[in-house]
Amino acid sequence: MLKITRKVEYALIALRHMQQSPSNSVSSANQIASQYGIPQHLLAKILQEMARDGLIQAVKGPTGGYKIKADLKKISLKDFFEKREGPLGLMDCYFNTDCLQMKSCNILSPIQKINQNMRDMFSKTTLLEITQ
Amino acid sequence: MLKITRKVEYALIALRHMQQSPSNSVSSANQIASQYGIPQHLLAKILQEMARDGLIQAVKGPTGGYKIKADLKKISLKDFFEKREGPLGLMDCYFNTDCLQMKSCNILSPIQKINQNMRDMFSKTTLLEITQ
DNA sequence: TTATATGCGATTAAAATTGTCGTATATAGT
DNA sequence: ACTATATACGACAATTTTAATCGCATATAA
Repeated sequence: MLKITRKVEYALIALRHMQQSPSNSVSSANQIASQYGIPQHLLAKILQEMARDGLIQAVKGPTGGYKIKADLKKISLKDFFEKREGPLGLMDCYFNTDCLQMKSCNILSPIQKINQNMRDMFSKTTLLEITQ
Repeated sequence: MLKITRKVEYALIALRHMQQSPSNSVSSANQIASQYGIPQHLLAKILQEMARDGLIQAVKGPTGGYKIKADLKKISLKDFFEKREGPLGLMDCYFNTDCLQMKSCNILSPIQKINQNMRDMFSKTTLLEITQ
């Protein structure tokens, strides 16, 4: 409950690793995976997703790997989370309009306030703060 | 991701319902379940748990049901969540000492800060604020 | 040419969540 | 005393979500 997923956790670990590596050096998925005990194929896929998103840059071939591409201080944790795992909210009400309890649900508005607080919090934190 | 569970959602709905009912009146599990479209047996179990915790009081027999027992403004959302679903944290690191990545994990301390923010946030909100 | 990377979809496995069933006990109303 | 309706609770099953694996393709440095 109220946990981030492994995929996001792995993504953050990899990002931090790259962030702290010499600039212009690349890190391969296997390097990172074995160093932190992350399943290799899984990490590879995660890195590929981040590359597609323009967060990191891929270099193919042997001696290849990934390096940071985006400006991490311009990306909020909220945007990062939502890009990886979809909308961020305590409940699905906000995104699923087909909730059958909608009409009778009595906790919608109180939950919305908390939700907004959470979103604000994650909006204020940048990826750089996590990875540097 | 970062969602509360249905069980917690149902618990909050039921609490709010009881909170807004005339004092000294009781609400049965079936009443509440059918009003909000919650599976009856499931809600019954949740209410039983809350009764065990002293949050609400059970009245047996026909015309029986549950009513608020505890002082909801003295109970934080954090305590409520943790009582229902266990420790609240973005990752399991804090409670599981057996994380194999522990020694090499590089995001522990940045995550801890966010975690603390989340816990603070839910510590400051009382159950009363949600249910009244 | 070979070894080592990334790229990507399909599939499987595992875990967590959600919901159901059966049975027991209490008690108000008749 | 009997019945209907309520809570109490453990075991189980279904569903959903998350996590991990597999296979094959492409790129490229040595």
